[in-house]
Amino acid sequence: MQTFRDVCETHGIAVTHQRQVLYEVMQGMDGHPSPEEIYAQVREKIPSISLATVYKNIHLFVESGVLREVSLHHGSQRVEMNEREHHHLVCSKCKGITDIDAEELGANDLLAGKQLPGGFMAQRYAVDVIGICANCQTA
Amino acid sequence: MQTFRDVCETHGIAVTHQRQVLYEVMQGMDGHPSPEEIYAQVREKIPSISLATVYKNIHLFVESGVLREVSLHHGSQRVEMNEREHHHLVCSKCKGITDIDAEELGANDLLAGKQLPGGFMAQRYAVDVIGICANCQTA
DNA sequence: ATTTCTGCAAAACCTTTGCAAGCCG
DNA sequence: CGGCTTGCAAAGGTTTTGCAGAAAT
Repeated sequence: MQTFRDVCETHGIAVTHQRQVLYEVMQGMDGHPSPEEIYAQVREKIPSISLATVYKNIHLFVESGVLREVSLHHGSQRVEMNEREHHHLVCSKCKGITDIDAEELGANDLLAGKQLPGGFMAQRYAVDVIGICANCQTA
Repeated sequence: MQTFRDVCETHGIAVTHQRQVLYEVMQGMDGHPSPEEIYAQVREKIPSISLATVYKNIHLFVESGVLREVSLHHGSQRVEMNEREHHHLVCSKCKGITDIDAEELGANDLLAGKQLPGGFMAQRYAVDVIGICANCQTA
């Protein structure tokens, strides 16, 4: 059983009341909440908390590894015309995206004859390989 | 060799000058451009085009299948605390996200001993299975 | 005591919308 | 012609920033 103080110590961040409540609220929400949804929950325990504080701490939690972002591309829309079956190498530093052929990645037939839970009807799948690109490794 | 008129006919959309130039510009940009980047390029050929037109046509192209979005989650940020190794089922209609254990999906060891192009240093990978959730199938 | 954090308000994005004029079929 | 599309301007939603006071180590 790990307390919030332990979590903060492990990740090298300071303990504040707001952070503790944020952390507890997020643990109680399963799924993939947005900052606004988290804000709404936290407000019930700290009515005076500000949305900016929620954003700042989500950032901090993500940077220090307490939380993970569902997608690294929630900034602005990106589109592509590449017709080949392919996946993406995504740099977690610069957010750059490079294509990699499905065959080269060896990610084939992930869905072949598979029954997915909840009656989900799969159409395709997309693999993001997340890491550090050559450029950012040098820097 | 498929002309732009063919593309429009195939996808059931009307031909306009703006759309044609948009299409050609996007074909000439490889990678994963944002609406602003596309706008900047198109402006060189149609200086009077408006950013709203670019957005409206990107939407239309995505809906009709001319283009594909790199991520279905460019709306607002989503975070998660799920510690288990897992991937996501993403509904292309309602954008809902459901977790699926990596083991259940059978997407294991995708990176085992693999050399990725361009010296990319992989840390982890995330699979999005894209399709229609049970709810949206009914509706 | 010093550094970091919070709350507020304003600003900065990114994207959508309503509308009048113009174009497509 | 009738309906869809464009460009403009304004609005909407999300996220970031600067700063003064408060809290943490």
